Amino acid sequence: MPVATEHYREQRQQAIRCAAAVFAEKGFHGASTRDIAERLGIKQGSLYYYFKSKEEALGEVCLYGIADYVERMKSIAASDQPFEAKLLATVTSHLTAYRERNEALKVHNDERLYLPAEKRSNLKRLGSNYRQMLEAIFEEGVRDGALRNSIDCHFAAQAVIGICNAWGDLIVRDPDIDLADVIHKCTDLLLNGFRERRAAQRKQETGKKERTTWQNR
Amino acid sequence: MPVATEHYREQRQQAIRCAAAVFAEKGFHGASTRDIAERLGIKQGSLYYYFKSKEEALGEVCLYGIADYVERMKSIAASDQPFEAKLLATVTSHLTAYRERNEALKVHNDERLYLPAEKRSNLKRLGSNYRQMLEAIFEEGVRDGALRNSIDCHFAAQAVIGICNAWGDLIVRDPDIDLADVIHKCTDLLLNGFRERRAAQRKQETGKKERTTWQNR
DNA sequence: TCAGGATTCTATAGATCTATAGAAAAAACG
DNA sequence: CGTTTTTTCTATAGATCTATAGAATCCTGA
Repeated sequence: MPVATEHYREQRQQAIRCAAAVFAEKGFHGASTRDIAERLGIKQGSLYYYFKSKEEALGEVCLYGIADYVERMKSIAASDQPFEAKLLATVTSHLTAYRERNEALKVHNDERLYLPAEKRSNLKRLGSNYRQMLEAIFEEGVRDGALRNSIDCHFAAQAVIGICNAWGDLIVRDPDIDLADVIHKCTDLLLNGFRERRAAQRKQETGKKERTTWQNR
Repeated sequence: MPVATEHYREQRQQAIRCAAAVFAEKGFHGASTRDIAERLGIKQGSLYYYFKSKEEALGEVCLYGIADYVERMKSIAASDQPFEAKLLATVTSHLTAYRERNEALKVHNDERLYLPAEKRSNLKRLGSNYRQMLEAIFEEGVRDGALRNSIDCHFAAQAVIGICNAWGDLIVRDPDIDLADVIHKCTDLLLNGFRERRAAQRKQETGKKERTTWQNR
């Protein structure tokens, strides 16, 4: 029987990280409890000292993956930065998380649907919070005139998450990718894609070459 | 022993579609050959009349998922439409494919890494082709002045694929989403995010309200 | 109708894998 | 050092699951 001591919690945390790595590599069903135990340096049966089931391990990994995610988003949303800074902060936070706790985040995204309904809906709630806060940031951006008021904030929030997850996946797989560069380019794309054009125009230095290929259609 | 008759190929194709549906729902390792057979209306053992292994079934599903993908992209790239039309066509093709053969495409994206190295690299080659063609379209867009020449075409191509896949996933899960709407908004985002701003400006009707919140930073 | 080929079935070998129970070892503590 | 508590181990029950072999059924064309 496990006991809730300090040392126990630390060991368990270690086990969660191992499970994250294994689930990320092989998927939930493809990974065996033996795989996890081996990586942790114990025998298969001993793993059940820390988790009462493989499924519980998955739950912990998923939670660990997005644990402080929503928290960080909250503090970004609450800050009084202008829209653009908030967007940059969001993208930075999202992508940096992929570098730091890459496996757990990947597991959350790819394997959470194998959790029992209740745990899954808990995670879903967290995800929805995240998206809604992002949506609110966009709505604020529209009100402030930084963004065209024709944009669909729900779509925009999903798009941000989509791009970040897509690049996050690439970042997990290829550690040579320049994180700062990706952050910069993602933010740029999103900013240019959504912002009020006349404002954008003014900020831009003018005087580029100009062609007409696509215009006359 | 299977025989390569016309009827056989049709039946096998049907089996591939069933496998796609099951793999999409449960994942490769989470799905059993019994699941697939049941959906097809035959017994577990009979499935091996069509596939020599579960892995082969996965390979066929993945291939089916992106089969004509590259082909369609080829014809888009070869056409003499302007950049914007090509981008629209790409996004349309990509997202429409998710509606049509949703499961197989999802399986390709999520489960292909469980294939043996050789098959996996075949698929990877197809994927790279796709990305490279998209990249070339962007390069052309830069040359023609439709896009800022500061943009990173590799990044841009990945971003298109990333957004389309992210929304594709949502589309698969929620059939109520308005496909045309998503296509329109994705294209818009990408177009605005990358295009030459002075050109964009000209195309845009002017005279929107204008604020300054984010500018003075 | 019947012969032969095509398709599916039943049954099972053999290899997993999860989870549990109880013994053993290690650590903590007086 | 001896006792208690925490942690790990061994061994295994029981439930899968994949793949194969050979029998049974269905279909087609002479």
